[in-house]
Amino acid sequence: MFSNSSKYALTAVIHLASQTDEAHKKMVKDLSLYTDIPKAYLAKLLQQLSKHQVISATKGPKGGYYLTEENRKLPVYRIIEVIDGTHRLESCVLGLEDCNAENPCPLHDLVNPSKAILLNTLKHMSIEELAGKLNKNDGFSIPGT
Amino acid sequence: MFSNSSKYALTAVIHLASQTDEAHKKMVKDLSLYTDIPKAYLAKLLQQLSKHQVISATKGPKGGYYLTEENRKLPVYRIIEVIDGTHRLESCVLGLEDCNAENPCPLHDLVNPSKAILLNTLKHMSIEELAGKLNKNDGFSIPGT
DNA sequence: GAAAAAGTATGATAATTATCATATTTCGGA
DNA sequence: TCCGAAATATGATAATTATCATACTTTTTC
Repeated sequence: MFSNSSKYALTAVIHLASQTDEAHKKMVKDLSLYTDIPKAYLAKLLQQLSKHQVISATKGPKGGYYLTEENRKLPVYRIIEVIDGTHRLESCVLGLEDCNAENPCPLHDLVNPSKAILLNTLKHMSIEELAGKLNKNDGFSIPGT
Repeated sequence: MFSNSSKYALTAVIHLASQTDEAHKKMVKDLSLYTDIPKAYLAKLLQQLSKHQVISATKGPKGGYYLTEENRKLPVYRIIEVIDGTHRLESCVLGLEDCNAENPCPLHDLVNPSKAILLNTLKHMSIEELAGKLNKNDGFSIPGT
């Protein structure tokens, strides 16, 4: 479903969301220890996310990665977009370029309902909402169902 | 979602379903031409499917691949199972080994509803049903929705 | 019963993805 | 103002996946 890179990125951002803000930053090293993601690989992913303003970073001593309020407002989908690009999730399940509702591939109708729900969820739920859900662990429903 | 190999396998089996039976077989070469799947790669996939009795084959002149009635009764899921194994589709979206309803990963509740629907569909719809649906192109609904 | 047409088996190459390593830049504090 | 701690940039290696090639076996047909 997601690439390894996206899985790592999602995991890392979720941790950042629940444990950092402008005043409490996290170094790659600590995030790596905590999440079991290889340090150098994680660093690369965080750099990409930072470059695209999905997460924030400050260099130097006392520096590290963290999420601003703005970062938190971004949809979860944005993380995947930056790391994997849009094609992987959006494209036809059989990899056909010209598959759509009018000209569906054999599996289109079979797979699309689930896919649509998933995409809708990823695009509409913000990082903040996801993290909040985790902290409260309250009842929770998928938008669109 | 699916691996390239699974996509190819699905495409190929769908074609076999709509165009072959015990009396009308298809050679790898022709399937390859028709589906635009590299011949040698397709051959390897069909061999795997054949070895696991998902599709049928006869050697020699006038031979080729085809689907029996038994083959057609198999769930679509079986194709993916043979090619990709079960782990890829069933495992946690973040790749955690011990993720489940009691001990869910951060994305579990977010992704699981769509995933459950998809898996349910793949496991309950037979190859025959999928092919029949294509031929008739009639209204169609996903079981479980 | 030999020849050719098919699948079968096995392994080699290429491309992509995951992982690691190293040098560079920036910033805070002594 | 200079040292060290952090992110940043870039590129090298390893592992996996996709693709290709070749030799072997089976079976039909003449």
